[in-house]
Amino acid sequence: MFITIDPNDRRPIYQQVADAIKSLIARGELSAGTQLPPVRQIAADLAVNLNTIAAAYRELQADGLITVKHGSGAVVAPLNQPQKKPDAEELRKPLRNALTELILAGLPKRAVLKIVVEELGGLTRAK
Amino acid sequence: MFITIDPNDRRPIYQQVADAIKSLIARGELSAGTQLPPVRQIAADLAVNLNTIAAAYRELQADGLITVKHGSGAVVAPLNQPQKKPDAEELRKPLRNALTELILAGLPKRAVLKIVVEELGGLTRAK
Amino acid sequence: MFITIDPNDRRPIYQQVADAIKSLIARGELSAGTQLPPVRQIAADLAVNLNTIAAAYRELQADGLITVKHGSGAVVAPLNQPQKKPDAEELRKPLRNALTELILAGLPKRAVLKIVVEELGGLTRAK
Amino acid sequence: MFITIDPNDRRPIYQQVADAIKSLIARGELSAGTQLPPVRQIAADLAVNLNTIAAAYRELQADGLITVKHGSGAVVAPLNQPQKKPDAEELRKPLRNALTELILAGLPKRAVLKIVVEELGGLTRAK
DNA sequence: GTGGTCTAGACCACG
DNA sequence: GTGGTCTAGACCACC
Repeated sequence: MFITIDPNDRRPIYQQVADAIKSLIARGELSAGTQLPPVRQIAADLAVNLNTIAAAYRELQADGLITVKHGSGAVVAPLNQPQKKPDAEELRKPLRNALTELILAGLPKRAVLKIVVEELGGLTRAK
Repeated sequence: MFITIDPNDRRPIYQQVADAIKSLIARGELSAGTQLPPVRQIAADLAVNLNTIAAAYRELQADGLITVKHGSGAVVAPLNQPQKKPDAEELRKPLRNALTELILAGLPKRAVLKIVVEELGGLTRAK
Repeated sequence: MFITIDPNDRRPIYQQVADAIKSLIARGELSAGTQLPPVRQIAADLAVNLNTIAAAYRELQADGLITVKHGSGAVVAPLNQPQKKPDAEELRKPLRNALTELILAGLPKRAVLKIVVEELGGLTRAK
Repeated sequence: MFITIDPNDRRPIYQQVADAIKSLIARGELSAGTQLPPVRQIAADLAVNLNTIAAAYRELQADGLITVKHGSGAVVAPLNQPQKKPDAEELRKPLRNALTELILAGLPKRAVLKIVVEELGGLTRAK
């Protein structure tokens, strides 16, 4: 469980932690059924407040990515079934914004697509 | 200039406005040299405070996407030259997060790639 | 943390505050890792609005001179690595204007150079 | 009389024009007694509003650098006698700010001093 | 007319 | 308790 937080990142810490765990799940490094470390341990490792990690877990639970069994920690949930159609605006918006930033940074489309393929290559949790 | 703000969106309003304008620029609907609407007009249209839109313009100017001529309005700046290498973590991270969300939503890689290509198709401001 | 604002100064207050803090950092009176005072405290000390100081902090963060940890305060960031070449016009222009003012005030070059050396002597945050 | 205005420069246009003329005077390219171009001509050359140039001339006059003879244009005034002591805070402040920016940009003191000497070399109007 | 700054005061997000 | 955002409304600087 290697998670790092970047003080220069504009996202709040709890969000960075949640995103990092999401990334680990999507890459298959944390598979369904795996026990997540206790909140206290992550908090200690990252030297951040306990509530911050709790907020991250809360977000993961709200997304249905983990199930928290009171008293016995959290475990990674099985893969989501696609509930939302791929046309859902709320699904596309973050992607569109990310792509827009790259284009406005001056990258040609081919370079952007190349990056997408590279990044997608590391994500194993697809059907 | 159709911009909408979504109260359910977690991003602050000024950020939503800035992103919307970035999107318009990236799509070529606002081309270099085009005059942007006055801050007051956008504020009135969206029924938000003048300062909120001013904050959006401030961000756009900081990103070098518009040039604000005090006294006359703001105009879209010419396309950025790529200054950062496509390997820059800070450039890839938002994209990685967006892709991760789609994968965790249960979409197969092929569907994700299809969405990317679709979205990228609309962005014209590339070489 | 002694900061004063000068109503006769044409720069906006938030800029004066930002510049004052930059000066403190450059002099080594605020070293990397040091916690900055809360926005509210500086605002109270200077008898200005909270938002004005917040704008100063925003500028300092944009310049990479401080890192703002939402919820805990702001701390001085480590020294920037030189990213821009010393030939950059945008870097030289403010200096050129300042020197021009001194020359036009009737000071001989030697006196100007003397002042430069004096001022530079106080700035400790250099290699 | 080559003057250029930079839309990305944060200073207002009238200030850029005034600074440019100050620079020409300090470099000796405009010597005492020289007739300045009519406001209308500069305005036309730079494609800016006439009032903008008038504001620049007003600032130059306030600084005692030009004398405006009603109806017969403006001429460069003779060199100022040093009226203010070189310790005057208001004289040093702009210089200090410029030096601070360079130091915070990561330049070592020697490099800063080198730039100062280079820039000072072009300024001829000293005793 | 344009954008920029500032105030007073409220509410929210974060740790 | 920290900074961030937003509002309503005022005044200023610039063109």
